[in-house]
Amino acid sequence: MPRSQRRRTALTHPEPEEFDVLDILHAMSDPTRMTIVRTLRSAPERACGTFPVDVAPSTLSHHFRVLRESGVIRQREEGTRRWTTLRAEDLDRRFPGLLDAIVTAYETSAAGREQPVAAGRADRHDPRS
Amino acid sequence: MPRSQRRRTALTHPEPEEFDVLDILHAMSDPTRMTIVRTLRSAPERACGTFPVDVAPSTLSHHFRVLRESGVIRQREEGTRRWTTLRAEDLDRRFPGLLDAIVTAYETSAAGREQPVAAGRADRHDPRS
DNA sequence: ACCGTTGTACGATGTTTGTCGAATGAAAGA
DNA sequence: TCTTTCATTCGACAAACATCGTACAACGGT
Repeated sequence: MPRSQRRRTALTHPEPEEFDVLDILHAMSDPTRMTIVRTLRSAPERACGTFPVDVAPSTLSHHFRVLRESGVIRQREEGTRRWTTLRAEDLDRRFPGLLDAIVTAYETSAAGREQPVAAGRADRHDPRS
Repeated sequence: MPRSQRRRTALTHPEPEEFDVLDILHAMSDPTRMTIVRTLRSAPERACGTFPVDVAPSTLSHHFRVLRESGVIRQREEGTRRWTTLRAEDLDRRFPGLLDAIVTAYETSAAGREQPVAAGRADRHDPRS
């Protein structure tokens, strides 16, 4: 039996029709979560531990859940890793231009300039190297 | 001495350069505040008591403060009234397309359809009539 | 001078949120 | 099999938040 069926709580992903704009705005109004989103824009898929954020693993898990349950990200399991992607197409189909307007706005602001998010492959990334 | 100079706390309005996207997203992620913003889009200027929201006056004051201090609205005093406007131009100059993308997204969602915001003049509006 | 209108400030309250540490579960490798 | 790695859930905690009632301040009219 694959791991995805054995998890105590299955990964819940809302359908695009269920997206709530207020939930999405709330999800993206946190600096850590905004960093996650920006990182995913320049990396197709990443494992949880490879994000350039400075919080405890359990905190990161919490932020992923907020993003996932609002529809911003999708997570898929493979072995011990959990791969995360941005649901850019789903978001854009439901709310055209929203994601782009928000991230662009953030990156043109002062806060966005302070911490440029590095692009590049993340599938074999080791944060301790 | 006019009232605006006698208030214990003066009305603080951040400059467009000081706008913080995360603050704006947080400000607009609340249903009551979203209603305020949507109402202001279809009414040039409104007094505080004329908004179609169902909260206590003190709660409304709180929401106005959140919106004002994040740069979303501007408030000006005149007699006993406090006139509120949307800072659409300032917002659009600083973060092009952001306000429109957010409000449009909200109004195309289910939550937006449930409570259409009425347009019309508000300068002489009497909620008890 | 007095009152009604308008909206705020303050204090209290219950909820949500962000944070962490510890324990847990599952898979991969030794 | 044992250990390491990856990421989660749980419980706890302080801070922030939405809400309200009450008291208050300022203006405008009577």
